[in-house]
Amino acid sequence: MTKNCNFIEKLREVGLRPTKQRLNMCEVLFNREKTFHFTIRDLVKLISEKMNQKISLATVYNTVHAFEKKGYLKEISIDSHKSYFDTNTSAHHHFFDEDTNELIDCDDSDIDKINIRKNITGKKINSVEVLIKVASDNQNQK
Amino acid sequence: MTKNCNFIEKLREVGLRPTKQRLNMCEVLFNREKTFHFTIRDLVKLISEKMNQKISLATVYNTVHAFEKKGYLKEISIDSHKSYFDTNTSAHHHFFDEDTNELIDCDDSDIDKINIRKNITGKKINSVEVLIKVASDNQNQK
DNA sequence: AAACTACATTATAATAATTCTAAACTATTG
DNA sequence: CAATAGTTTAGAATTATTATAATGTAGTTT
Repeated sequence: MTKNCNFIEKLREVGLRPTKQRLNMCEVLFNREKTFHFTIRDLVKLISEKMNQKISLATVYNTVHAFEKKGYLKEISIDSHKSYFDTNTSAHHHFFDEDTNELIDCDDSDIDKINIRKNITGKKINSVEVLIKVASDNQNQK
Repeated sequence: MTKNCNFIEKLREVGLRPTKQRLNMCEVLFNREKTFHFTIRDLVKLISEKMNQKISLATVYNTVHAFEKKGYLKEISIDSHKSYFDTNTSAHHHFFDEDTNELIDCDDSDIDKINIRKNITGKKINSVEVLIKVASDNQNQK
């Protein structure tokens, strides 16, 4: 149960009460060796089918957005039909495999640091994200 | 009417019949000095309110997607709620102004060429896109 | 230039993704 | 252990997008 205690603390830090549903979400999201990329559907499916726990769509949306706002999740938008969340909230870039619809983190060593030479007057840069779409060599993607 | 003739030819090249609705769309999209960033809603609004021409949502969706498939428009996805199209279909990057919801093209000179050191085995790179989110210096964005 | 055919447009319905609502429930505080 | 403030939920509402099928139109044939 030490694991659970971590999640309880994590939720408190974020200002959320540790409810059963939120603890189940934490279990799926943060109890991993690697970071995790998922859609809202993926998450609901994992909790209801793999964990056999009931959770409503509304709770998943609410809690994911709460985590996002507090910086515990990051949204990665591929196109208007594909939106993912990432448990890796550090500044980093992505490969997107169009064959498998899989999102893959770039290591810092995979890509040179992005150097932006222009400034928009009066504006500061909030984020710089690179998305590299890849697909199988022998088939032509859209 | 020479302008119109260009659009007729352009549509033919793309394999689309030059109908009144499509010519109106071309007028809004391609009769510009600079490239243009827009949402589906923007486009409908411009045609119906500014041009005072009737067009159905379905036609706009169909034709925008036809242009996109043929490479005359490019989709730029900001987040799950904001999807733009760009009449500049060359490989280039973007600034997104979170204050004004405005998408701004990067010139090649604004940003160093992206150098990717890693290859995903058996995959080829289809696109590399950088999105730089900016916002006013003195207010804290979400 | 009438008639034919294949493609387009449209209003509307269908689907999908997300947000809202209000009633029932639960964690925390005193 | 009662009060209360926050949470969950089913279902309704909203929004974005796609499908449908009837009507309309461009391009071709005669």
